[in-house]
Amino acid sequence: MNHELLLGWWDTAARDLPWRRPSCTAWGVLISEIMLQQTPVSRVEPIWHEWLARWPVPSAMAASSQGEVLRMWGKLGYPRRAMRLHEAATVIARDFDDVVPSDIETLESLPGIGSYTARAVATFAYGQKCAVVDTNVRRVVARAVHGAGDAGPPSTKRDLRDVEAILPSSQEDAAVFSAALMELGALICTARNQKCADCPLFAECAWQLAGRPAYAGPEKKVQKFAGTDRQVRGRLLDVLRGAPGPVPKLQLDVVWNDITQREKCLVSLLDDGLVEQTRDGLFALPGEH
DNA sequence: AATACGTGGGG
DNA sequence: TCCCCAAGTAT
Repeated sequence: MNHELLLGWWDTAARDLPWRRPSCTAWGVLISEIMLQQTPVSRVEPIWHEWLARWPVPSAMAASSQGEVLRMWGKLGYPRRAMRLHEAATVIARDFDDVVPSDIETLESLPGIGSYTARAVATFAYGQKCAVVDTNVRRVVARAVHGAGDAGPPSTKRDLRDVEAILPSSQEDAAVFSAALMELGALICTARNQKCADCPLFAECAWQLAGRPAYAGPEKKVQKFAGTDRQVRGRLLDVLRGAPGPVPKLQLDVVWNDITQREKCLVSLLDDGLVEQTRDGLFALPGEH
């Protein structure tokens, strides 16, 4: 891997995203990483600004209710992420003196923070030298290094080894390199319609050299959405987000016809702590009654 | 290892 | 319209 080519490309092509600015705190980086899980940059950016203005430090968020956080999360999707971040903020405020931890192990012990996010925070917020493996990186490595059309199923250990093998030796370059690898996957080496003509690695890309063979791995399953519990849960929660306070059950019942599924989803939301029931039988976002 | 978990934009 | 996909995590 020619690091210079990638780093040079980063200098001219990287997007100016707010969580990449030197002034951005580790807390800001953490929020961005959670929001960006399975969610496009374009939808995250405006919400991220609102969050940083409202909750500049973890303790500020910890002082807000979960319902408040869910409202601010809006329609970013997977609202359990917001709940877990609120939980993480509470732990950080209480146990870590309001400072986002910098070591991977501690980060991974926090709710909602897994291998990727822990490494991303350690790298992008604290400049540590460690491999950061997300879907973009896996795809770039699959092509540029292995000459495959796309990444196969994730294999935590192997994926980590693959990236560690191409990480620059200097700590100074490692963080930028990881960011650049991700950026390349997001802008150039995309899942569909790759822009190989603009790729800084074109000349050394194993996939190009192999004649761009088609993906040969196991078929990828695309998740259905229409008709699933996810859709029903989303609609139920949307009612509560749109209401100023607790709502009667009837207001939830109208969002889905299948009674059995609707009830099941409401129960699961209650189980997940995303919804609460008031003493008088109304339904509300957690902490908002 | 496979599956559940939201939402919306682009081809 | 429908299908794919977008900086994953928890179980």
